[in-house]
Amino acid sequence: MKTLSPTIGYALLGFLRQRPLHGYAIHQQLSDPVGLGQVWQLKLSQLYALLGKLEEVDYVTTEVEMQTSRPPRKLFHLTAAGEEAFAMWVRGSVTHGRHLRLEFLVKLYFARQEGTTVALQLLANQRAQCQLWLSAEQAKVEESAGEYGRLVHRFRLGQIQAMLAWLDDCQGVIGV
Amino acid sequence: MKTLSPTIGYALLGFLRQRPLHGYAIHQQLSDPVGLGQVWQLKLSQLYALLGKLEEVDYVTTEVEMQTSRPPRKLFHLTAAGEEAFAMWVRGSVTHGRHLRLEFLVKLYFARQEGTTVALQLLANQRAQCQLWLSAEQAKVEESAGEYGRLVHRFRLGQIQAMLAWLDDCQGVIGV
DNA sequence: GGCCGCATGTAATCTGTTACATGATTCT
DNA sequence: AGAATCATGTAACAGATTACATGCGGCC
Repeated sequence: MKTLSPTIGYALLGFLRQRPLHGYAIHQQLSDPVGLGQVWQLKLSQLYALLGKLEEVDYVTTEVEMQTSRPPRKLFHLTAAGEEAFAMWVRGSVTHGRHLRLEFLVKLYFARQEGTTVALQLLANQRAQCQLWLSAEQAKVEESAGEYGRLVHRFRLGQIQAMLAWLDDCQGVIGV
Repeated sequence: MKTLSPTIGYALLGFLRQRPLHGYAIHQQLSDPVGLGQVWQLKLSQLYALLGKLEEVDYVTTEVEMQTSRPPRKLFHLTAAGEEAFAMWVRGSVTHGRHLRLEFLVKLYFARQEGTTVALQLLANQRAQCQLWLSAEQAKVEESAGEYGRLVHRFRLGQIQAMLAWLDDCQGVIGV
């Protein structure tokens, strides 16, 4: 059986938690200008490609629904394996700072849907991860010789500190 | 004639400003652990590919230098067009926040080599660009309905503010 | 008649990264 | 003898994005 390393594609499973949907309908929800649309824009063609990959690894199954005077739809159902993969994905921190901009914000969107507990888990995990980055950078600042190296590390420190501040902010907004 | 939109590949032209070099030697300078090596890691094969593209658009010309008991070297010379392209690139701000991490830091490295004036030009340009992003985000925060939207925009604001603070910091370190 | 909405996809392209191929010399 | 250095590249693969292909029905 094929496998698929966790990517942002896993997010699509979140749309199928409540009820099966077809690709076009997922795209409409995705494009909501006050929801995920602000963060994640993807074309229909790209969406279909991602759904195809999720089917290959058996996280979803498909069923064709015929319609009169409309093209047939392909309904995507979440499998047990898919549910588990989603549960892992939505709680786990991202592995690199550059993934906060997109993947983490998408995680947060779905984590909030899953409830306060899950959202707080996600935030705590990511906070721990950011702390690790911070320590690693601080260690490098010490040893880094040269003015350029100091500038580089100060940049990274600033970005990570802003992330941490924001994560704390989120915990305040979401938590009790 | 082929063209090439400004990318980080332009940075390689900066190595050829003083004297012509061959690919292997460029790679050694690039890998300096207290210089660019902290920011930009690229494999030799990737470097040769980039140099090939710069040759296609006539920013560099090549000359083969034979050696006894060593493989022949391909020396890259900077052309007038290449010099101009580099001068534009090294002063110009990056067009997206995610390019600060890599491309902007590389620009800064070469801008400092070009002298204080160029470095300060680069910082000023990027600062103006960041201010635009900030204003745009602040406008969106006003109109954004929904808690999720507010969280998203606060994240982006935080990142941009950290960039601005760092740019100011750099101006202080580099400027008189 | 022409454009928009519904509904699905394939193909091409671009960028970035990794793996592989070659071959002489010098160092341990 | 084996590893590292010098020196160049091609090929393959992964990911994201864009462009293109198809076809019906309803609205203006």
